[in-house]
Amino acid sequence: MQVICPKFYFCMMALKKRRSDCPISTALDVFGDKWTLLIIRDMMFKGKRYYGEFLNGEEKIATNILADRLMSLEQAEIIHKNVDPSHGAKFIYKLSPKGIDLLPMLVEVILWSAKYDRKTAADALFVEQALKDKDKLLKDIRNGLQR
Amino acid sequence: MQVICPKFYFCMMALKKRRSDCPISTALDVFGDKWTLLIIRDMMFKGKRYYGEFLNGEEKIATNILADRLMSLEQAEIIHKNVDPSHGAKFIYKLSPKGIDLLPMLVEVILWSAKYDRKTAADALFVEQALKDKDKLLKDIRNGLQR
DNA sequence: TAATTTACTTGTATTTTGCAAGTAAATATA
DNA sequence: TATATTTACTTGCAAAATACAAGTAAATTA
Repeated sequence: MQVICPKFYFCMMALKKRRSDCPISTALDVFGDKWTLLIIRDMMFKGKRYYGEFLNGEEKIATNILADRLMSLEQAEIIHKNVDPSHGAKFIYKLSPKGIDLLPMLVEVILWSAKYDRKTAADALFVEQALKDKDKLLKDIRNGLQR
Repeated sequence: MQVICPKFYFCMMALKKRRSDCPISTALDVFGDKWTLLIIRDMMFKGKRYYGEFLNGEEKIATNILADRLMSLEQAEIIHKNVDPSHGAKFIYKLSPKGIDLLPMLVEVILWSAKYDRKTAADALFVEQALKDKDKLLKDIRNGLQR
């Protein structure tokens, strides 16, 4: 999307009609594409925080798509963007509570792929723990994210 | 996608490179778009089974997109397509076990929207039950889907 | 002070999506 | 039996999104 004036971006977004009020539909309006959840995955499970880190993920997202998705994630308040205090040229992207709350969904996605995708790279120990005590796993990951 | 020869569609799909072996990435290769999960939602929670029913959902999917997504869902073995025994001109689409196993993920999506989307149409009773006894809710919905 | 790093923006080609219209087979109606 | 209707699509085209390459500006490092 071409943002002519950032100040009115929120306004534009507000006007951009949601397809319906269905909870699944409105969620897909935010992350229903091939890239958004991969950025969230990188923050959630791989500890990535910088633009360059996302850019160098193994799926090789294009730089303009990355910039677009980071902006829409920030707009949706799923992530927050701040100047890196120890390096003024860098921005740190981190999950908001709303973003962290996507964890249970992502865990279910992982479990589904682990069950049906023969070539999945899902971590066996992760899957085992999720099947044995999901609440504990979720809590452990959340604790790691707070910091 | 333009399918020149349906017999070789599977072959084409096999060649179509997955972006990575990450379980989230491969899942998004299948349902990472604005429409696929809405079709699954219609089958899962609204009991829809016919092409025309999906077409008339409130989000108004385009007919060519619907045809494309039904084909890719069938290819992914998330749904099965059969002639309607009581009406030879109609096809019945139904979820496979693999499709039904997307239920936990969809419930998490609903809960996330219910928590953060002020205008969500998520059913309050559904949300309440999911928060109180998720396993029971999942089991109940699965029972309703078996038949 | 110059080179490098970081986080982008811009331009363009390709692909996907959205919309309208058309079609073919099966079924329902006259 | 002939005609109309329903169902599940396909086709064509315009618009939007995506991918890729190149360029840029601010901050940092050498």
